[in-house]
Amino acid sequence: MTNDPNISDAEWEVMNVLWESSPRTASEVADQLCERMQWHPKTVKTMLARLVKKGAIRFRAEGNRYSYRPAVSREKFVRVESRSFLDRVFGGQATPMLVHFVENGDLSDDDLASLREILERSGK
Amino acid sequence: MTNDPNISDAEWEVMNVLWESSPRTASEVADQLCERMQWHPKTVKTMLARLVKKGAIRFRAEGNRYSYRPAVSREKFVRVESRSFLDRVFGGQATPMLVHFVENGDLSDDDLASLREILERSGK
DNA sequence: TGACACCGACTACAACTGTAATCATATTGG
DNA sequence: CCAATATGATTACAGTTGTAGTCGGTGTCA
Repeated sequence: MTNDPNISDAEWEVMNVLWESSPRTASEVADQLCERMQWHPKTVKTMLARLVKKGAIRFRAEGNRYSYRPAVSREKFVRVESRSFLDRVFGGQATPMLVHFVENGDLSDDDLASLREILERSGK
Repeated sequence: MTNDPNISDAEWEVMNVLWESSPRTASEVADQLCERMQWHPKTVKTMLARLVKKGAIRFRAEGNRYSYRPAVSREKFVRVESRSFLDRVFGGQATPMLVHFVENGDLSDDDLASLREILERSGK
């Protein structure tokens, strides 16, 4: 039903917490994010409310408070975001993007090694 | 001097036109974008004005109209955007990101081939 | 039992975005 | 020369985002 909702940078952080482990209450999520980012607990509440409205997460009343969980898979969001990044920044062309990442020192030696391995396997 | 300005998705499209070839007058840019996207010429003007204010492009009066050119290199923007994408979507980890692209059919056979080649070279 | 801490609901508010419209002026085809 | 047109400048306006604050109810520790 839900056509993939658009979520903002800050909202991604919240989703990441919930994808990591859920369900979680608002304050559990807030604890994580007040530490990782320097967010005010109220800010986290706002994010949760907005994500609910967007249909990206769901909640259930658990006693007198709510527990939240993702309503959409991380994979789906990742796919959409990756596509849009590739299109916007590299005109949809994967090779230049790969060159960029490889040449920009974003890849450690380990990264390079595992990447070779993946290519072997997926190769032919 | 200029701390890298933040530009929005739509503004990227404008920058792409100017990085492709510049200087260009407002209407030249508009022509491109009215075609590629379905933008109103006025919308393009607004974008140009905003990008000037942000310091991402510069203009010079050419007779009675302006000609625009980038003020910041594409490479710089690409680096910033790529970093932020990697952090936000893949927690800063390049390998999972590449795995995603490899496994998601975003890479053509040619892309895969050049990726192997890039890895050859960069490896040792 | 009373002050306080917490919860979820609702409100605030400025900056940024997408998407133009209006205005004053300069240029131009007729 | 003058009306139509194109230009840059300014303004509009709603939706999104980041970043909270307020309000009314409830559970809690002293």
